[in-house]
Amino acid sequence: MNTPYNPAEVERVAREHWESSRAFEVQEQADKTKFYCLTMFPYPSGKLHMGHVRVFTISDVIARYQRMQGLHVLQPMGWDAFGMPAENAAIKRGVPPAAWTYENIDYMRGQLKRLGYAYDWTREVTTCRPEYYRWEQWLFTRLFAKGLVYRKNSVVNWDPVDQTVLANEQVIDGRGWRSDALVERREIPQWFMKITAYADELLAKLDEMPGWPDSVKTMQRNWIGRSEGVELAFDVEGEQEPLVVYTTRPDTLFGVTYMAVAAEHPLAKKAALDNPELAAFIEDCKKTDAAEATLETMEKKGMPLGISARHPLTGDEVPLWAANFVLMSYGTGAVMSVPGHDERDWEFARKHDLPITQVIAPADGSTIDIDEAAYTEKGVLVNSGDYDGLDYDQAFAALADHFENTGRGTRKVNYRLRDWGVSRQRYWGTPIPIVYCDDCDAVPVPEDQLPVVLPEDVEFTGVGSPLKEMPEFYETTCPNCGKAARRETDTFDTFVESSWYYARYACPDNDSAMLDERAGYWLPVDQYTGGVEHAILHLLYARFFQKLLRDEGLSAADEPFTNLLTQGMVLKDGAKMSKAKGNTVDPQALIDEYGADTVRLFMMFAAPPEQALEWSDDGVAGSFRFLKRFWNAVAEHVAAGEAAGFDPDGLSPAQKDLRRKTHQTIAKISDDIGRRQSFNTAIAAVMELLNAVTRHTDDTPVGRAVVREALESAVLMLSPMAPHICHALWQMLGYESDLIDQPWPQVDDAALAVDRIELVVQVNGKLRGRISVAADADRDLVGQLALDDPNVQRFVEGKEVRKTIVVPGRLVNIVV
RNA sequence: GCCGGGAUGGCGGAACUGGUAGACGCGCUGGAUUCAAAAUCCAGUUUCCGAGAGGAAGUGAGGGUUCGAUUCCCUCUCCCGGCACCA
Repeated sequence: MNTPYNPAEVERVAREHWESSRAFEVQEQADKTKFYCLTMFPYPSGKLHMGHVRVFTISDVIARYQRMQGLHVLQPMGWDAFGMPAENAAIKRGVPPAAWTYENIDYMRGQLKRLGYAYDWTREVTTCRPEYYRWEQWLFTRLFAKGLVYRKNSVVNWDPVDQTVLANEQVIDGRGWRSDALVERREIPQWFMKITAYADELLAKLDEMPGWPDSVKTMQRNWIGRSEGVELAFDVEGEQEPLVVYTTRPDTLFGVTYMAVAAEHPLAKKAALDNPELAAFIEDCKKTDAAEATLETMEKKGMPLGISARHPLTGDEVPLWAANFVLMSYGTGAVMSVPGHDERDWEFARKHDLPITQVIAPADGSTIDIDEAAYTEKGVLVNSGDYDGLDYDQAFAALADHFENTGRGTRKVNYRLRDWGVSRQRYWGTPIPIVYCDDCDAVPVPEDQLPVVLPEDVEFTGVGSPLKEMPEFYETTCPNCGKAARRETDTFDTFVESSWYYARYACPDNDSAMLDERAGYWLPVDQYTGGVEHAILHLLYARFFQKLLRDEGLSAADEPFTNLLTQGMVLKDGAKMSKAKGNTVDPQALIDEYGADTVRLFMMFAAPPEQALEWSDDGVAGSFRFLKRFWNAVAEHVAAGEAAGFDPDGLSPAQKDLRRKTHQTIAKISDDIGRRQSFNTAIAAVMELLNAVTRHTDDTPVGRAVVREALESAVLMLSPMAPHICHALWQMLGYESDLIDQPWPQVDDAALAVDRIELVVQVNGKLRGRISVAADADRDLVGQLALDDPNVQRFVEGKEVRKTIVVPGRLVNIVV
């Protein structure tokens, strides 16, 4: 009897072998081609969930595959350790955030090791450690010196009952999640990073990134939102300063029938002084959260200010309105409204009985009814004085020239992208290295006083940040003048840590520099894998940081991630697995029951990586069944004794068939993993090969040699997905060499050759028969053979053949 | 609301460049094995008509291009992700 497949034992042996041989620790070797394989590092929330297992397995498959291709592979792992859940746990259970976080890290690290991921653990990075975050504090002070960071007022969600700032996530239907109070918008001073200074490069480089999915590049392009327009000034009655607006449609200028300003706009505030109704409206506008989705979907409300602006061309009076959909923090806080040619303006004008005038007509001369709907296409100007008859481009040029010549406006490139607000009014984050001095204002903490260490032993009440209650933290002296001063108590957005960790893996132990020459060897990351939900924010911030690091002379790379794979979510019963929905499946229970290989295999088999994956307990059992069959097939083959060698030309037809299947499978899987990253079909191909082996009942020495070739190939090609069992099977096959360093199997083109092929015959595009022809048969012969097929005859008989289409190697279509 | 993506048997999915729709797996049905069950193995499995040969329909809905469309174009429905303080 063969030894039955015992995953726990098989996996323990493989794991201990990799650990004792330090199989995945790598150093820089200039003579080797490096491959840096990285996955988005996890937040240590407690234990691994299925989404983690999925993304880490995808990355591990790629890493192990590339190693078998002969590349020098680095795959590190670390912890995105700052964040709100640690504070929530502290409030709920009274555990300090630091202790909770470190405990989670220890547990999850054990789980990752149990799953057999090929990580170089000597490079582990933990973002809540001072030796990590000191370098982002240092970079921030460098950026301060360069003028790339600044402070300005910015809107937050304010909970008036808990007297605290809320994250968007903590606002449920406009109310604070704990207090249930109506949330208000409130402006407070915050630190910003000038990502807009890099907007052009962030946009342009997308065209040079073939390794990124088009969908992600499109989202980033739209997010950056470069537009060319005109900024122009409207005089306002009784005001010194004109009202400045930006528009991408100066061609519609003659259609401006009103203007809208933000509720917080100075003109609105001024008008509200003697208008209680307006004052109440402005107050009401503040009672909403700061999320853009809320703003865009809420009911559009407005109120007249009772004052007018003067149209810069017609001289007409244009009424000013305050509107809840215009935000002070976007652009100039004011917009010109053209209801005839903008949908939102059209609906607003309808609601408030404002005039709607047509100033653009369709270029093709067709007529439109502006009372039915706004016409938003570009067309030809009408009702526009001297500009009538011009098209969009002509009108844009003529009007822009006019305003620039008269000093009333200017051409301007605008970005939808806004500077990155990095201040958070929270405790569990990197302290912002700034000291406020009455005389010297905001002063960055000098390099020799870094890091500003976050105290880890704290009382946590949940209202506000504990740092604000800790004089021993915030009381300090001014680095400039030495006077008593106050330390910043806000911390960084946790996206700051995750914007550069990929670089720090190159040199996590360097305590005298942020990065060193080792980063020059490893960067950029060759393959980055993570959730598609990070398509914009994290990936854009990381791209921004790479440019900051480059311009600081710390790294030569322009872009951080050469190839990007965005993997889909893990669903159960059609919904994302989450504690709130109660539909989670604990990976640990499955690892205990079936082993890591089965869990890894199912994850890769159940769906292509970029698609959502529907969880299935039965599917996992199926993957386990396959591994057992695989194990038994190899064990039986080995138990039958030594296999002979074989002469490829002297094989029987059945032996040739199996050998062809083996090499077709090698070709397919190499392409599936190497080019397409289609792991599910790669596994399906191994299954097909094993099915072919099972059907192959040729017990001769040569027959068993052909089987051996198939099984060895299968072991090698399945090893990235199920590395433990393949490690054991490789030894079972008699090898002492280490499977992880075996070269990937090569296709023997001679084994692929066929003499006859089967073609499909269609009549008028419908399948009517099949013919077998010589592989090199010419078109005329193929067409004739197709017509000879009896079933084809039935459909062609008595009709005129108009055309015969022969697709070589595939089909014949006879058109009658 | 805006941006991006998706929809294929009972289920997960395959069909890569416009060329056999349903590979592979799950589930189910029948059979072998077993005292029995589990496990394992074998066969079948889109739907409808037909004894069969074979035929008809069929990839979210509707239209279009094409000899031929799951694939390309247009319109629409529903679902998912993101929308700047969840990570």
